[in-house]
Amino acid sequence: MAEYAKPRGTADILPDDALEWQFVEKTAQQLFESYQYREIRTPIFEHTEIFERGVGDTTDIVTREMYTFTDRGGRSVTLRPEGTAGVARAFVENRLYGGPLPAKLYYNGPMFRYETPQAGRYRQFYHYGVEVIGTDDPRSDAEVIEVADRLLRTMGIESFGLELNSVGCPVCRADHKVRLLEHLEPVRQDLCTDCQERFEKNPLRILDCKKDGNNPTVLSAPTITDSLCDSCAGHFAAVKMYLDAMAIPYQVVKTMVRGLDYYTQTAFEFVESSIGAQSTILGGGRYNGLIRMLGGPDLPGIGFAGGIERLLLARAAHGLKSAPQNHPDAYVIALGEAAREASVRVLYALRQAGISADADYSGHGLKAQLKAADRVGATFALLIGDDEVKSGTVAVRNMATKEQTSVNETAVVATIAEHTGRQG
RNA sequence: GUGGGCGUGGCGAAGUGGUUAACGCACCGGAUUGUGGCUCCGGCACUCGUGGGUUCGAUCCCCAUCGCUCACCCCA
Repeated sequence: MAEYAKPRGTADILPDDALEWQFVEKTAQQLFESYQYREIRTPIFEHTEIFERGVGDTTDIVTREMYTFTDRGGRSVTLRPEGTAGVARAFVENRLYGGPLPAKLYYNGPMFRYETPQAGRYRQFYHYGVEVIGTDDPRSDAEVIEVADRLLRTMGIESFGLELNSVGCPVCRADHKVRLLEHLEPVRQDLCTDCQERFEKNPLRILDCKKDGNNPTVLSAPTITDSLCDSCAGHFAAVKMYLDAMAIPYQVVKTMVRGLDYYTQTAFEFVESSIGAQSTILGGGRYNGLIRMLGGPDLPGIGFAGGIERLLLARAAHGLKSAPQNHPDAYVIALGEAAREASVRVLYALRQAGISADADYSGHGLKAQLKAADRVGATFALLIGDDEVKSGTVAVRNMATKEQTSVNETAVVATIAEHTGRQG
């Protein structure tokens, strides 16, 4: 039993798993850059008010899920629970609005939320995401959704569904809220305790409550989607038109609400049923008031974030694996004291030449060392014993064919390079 | 925060109220001298998560506690 264990909800990404992570991170980076997004890296912690204001101080994230602490200077800081607020802060603080707009940014990194862990949910988890700040053209909504769609497909995920909705702007949302509450007031007492609370805080959620979702009055309640102002309705129609133009399938889900206050108009989720109850593999939407709320100009924005762990779960569920680990071209085996110095020389020369090489430091017998060479998948085993030391040679053994030749030490690098074609 | 399942050697996994707790994998060593992947032989458990309790006696029974895991809520 290990005496020390990692904190709840965190994970060690071990070398075998890291191969998959590298694949996902590299693939995402290449894709984003081909769409002309540029990377931005922001701090992993921010002043707490960034999230309180940006994400919204009534949201679950802010009210019960943040890792917040007071630093030695007495400031309240918080480990970022999501990426957009920090990017927005950086956009404003560094006056990126003075540059070409829209700014197209992408990021990748750890996020933190104090939640009870379960499949696809962790306290430290990783997001990749993009933000387009400075345009509210519905073509940018469609582009962001298309990037997300392409990303998942590039990762080998094909079985997801795209759920789409518009949650309106502050104007139509306020208008809708009044009508919704009027509609629900008569049955208010009949709703579940969760929904009683949602009544004031977030009435939109009542519409897709699992318990009350079948209540006739709830079912007949006006949805935000059907209550959009002309401007928002037009925007939503245009987004759908552009998605159709790219033949991206989607399903309008009128009850879908996203959990962060900054969302306006377009909201979307990519859902993958193979990864457990937490089936949202990627989510995003438009946030037209956020930049201004954080002290910047009144610029609109849209973006998405996806969870790497959930993507990996989906890949695993579909049996997808990236390339296996690389094996050394040469594995140096020394037998006896006298051979050790020569083995160091040979290993150094190989690496100097850019050849992937490793050596056995076990001091075990030849048999065990050859076994080790086999285990790491070495192409060649280089044997150095008393005989080789005396003659200044190295026995070069092809592990696959078992052919073994004696090569002068000075010619070892050339011999290996020739056979592997990997000389640097 | 709430509920279900689980916690046996590095990993996977049996098991019983009572002398030495299966097995598989991995690992280490050996099967003629300096030669691998197969086979054979051998080796490898100071607390059966932790702390109490019941009992003549508990890894198996009870309580507590910690941890893991799945689900609710919500989200990526």
